[in-house]
Amino acid sequence: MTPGARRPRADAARNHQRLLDAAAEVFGEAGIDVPMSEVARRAGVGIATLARNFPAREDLVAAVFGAAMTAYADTAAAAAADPDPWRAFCGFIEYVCRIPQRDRGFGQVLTTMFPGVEALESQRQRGLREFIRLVNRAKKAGGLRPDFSPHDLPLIMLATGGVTRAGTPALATAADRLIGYLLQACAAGNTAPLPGPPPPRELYRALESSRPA
Amino acid sequence: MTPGARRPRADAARNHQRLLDAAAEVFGEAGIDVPMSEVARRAGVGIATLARNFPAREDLVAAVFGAAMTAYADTAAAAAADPDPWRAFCGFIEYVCRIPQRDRGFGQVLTTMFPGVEALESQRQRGLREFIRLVNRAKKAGGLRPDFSPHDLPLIMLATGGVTRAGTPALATAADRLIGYLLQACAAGNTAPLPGPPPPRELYRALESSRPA
DNA sequence: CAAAATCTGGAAGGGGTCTTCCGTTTCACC
DNA sequence: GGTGAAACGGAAGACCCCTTCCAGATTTTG
Repeated sequence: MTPGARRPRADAARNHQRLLDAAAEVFGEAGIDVPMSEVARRAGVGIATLARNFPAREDLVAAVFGAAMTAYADTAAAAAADPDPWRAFCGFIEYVCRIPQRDRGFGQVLTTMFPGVEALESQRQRGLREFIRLVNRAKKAGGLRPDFSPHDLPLIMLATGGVTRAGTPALATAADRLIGYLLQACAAGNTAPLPGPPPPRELYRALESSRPA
Repeated sequence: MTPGARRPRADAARNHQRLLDAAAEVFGEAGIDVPMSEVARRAGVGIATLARNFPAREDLVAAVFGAAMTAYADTAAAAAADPDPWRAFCGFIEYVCRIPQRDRGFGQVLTTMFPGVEALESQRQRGLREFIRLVNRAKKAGGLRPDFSPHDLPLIMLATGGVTRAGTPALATAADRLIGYLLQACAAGNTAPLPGPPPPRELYRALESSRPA
């Protein structure tokens, strides 16, 4: 319907893009909870323009991180197709855990569910599906312990995210060390039983409301 | 000096205690960043009374968690004296990691430095000293991997704290599973090299400013 | 029991963020 | 170029939090 959509004005399109760029920059440095006015300031536009383009913070987050979430799912798919599943598993975990070091905002997005944002959640689910494939292959190949659960992934994300949160370089190297511990714990040699995982449904529901102050 | 400190009025003492009780309750449930007005409301006093007793949030935090921090250091000392160091190490790590499940506020306090609060920091240091003793004994006894650093303790605290933060029961069982992974990674059987730890000075400095929004 | 010292609660003030409104400016089309 | 529609930016309003002040209530003391 409504095929006669007018071409948007040039300055409007430019401002839209500027806002996206500024938001990507600010969110990456300081997380997705920065004041909206700071985004507008960096974009060189007024706060009203920001509010008109993205009425809610969630809209801006979705627009900024849609591509990153797709790239994340693509990376999972590539890992799942790797001929050496255990190596790919380790590489993927490292990749995921370093995300909040590179982009603090995307780190938050990865550990927060946005039930209303289809673009984000569909890619997240695709990433999880690919990760499940990767896990199964890594178990079959023998590198990964059999009782590893694919739903330990958000757990690992939360853990390293908690370390990286403050964002200083010292904590970044600390997070790398944590990854080292965790990967060794995931190796097939470990046979001691683990506490059971929580029911996935509850786990993911908990992630929906996990953006506190 | 000033030896003639008058006995405080009975109602003032009662309100002081009420504030401490209410703060312990609220901080435990919702963390140490809850609005001060909420503390006053639960204590059944006005906000002015709260402000007079504890001018800064830090003062209230110190008063509420001083005893808990001492208990933490005591627990570390008991573990360091345990005849079975590796078992004591595992027990202590579990104890520490479950703290934010039981008391969200104290979990935050444990991973945040309060440079101005002697009562808190001296006990924290005592706890760390005892933990270092425990680590050395556990390494000698052979249960703990030799390249474990005592300064991995805040790392582990941050990691489990990050998982527990949302506070739902599902995430509590998830945190237990994380502890399971980490303890297995700490066992002496693991010989794969770890990424080096960050310089302790920088690490602890990073913890001084880690109470973001 | 009354005076003095102490303590109390609410209201006002200041800082911060987000949303909404509106007069003005800029662009696209003819 | 001129004109109408679209987009702009800043100000105003609402909300939340913390701090400070003060008139009134309460307890202690002689």
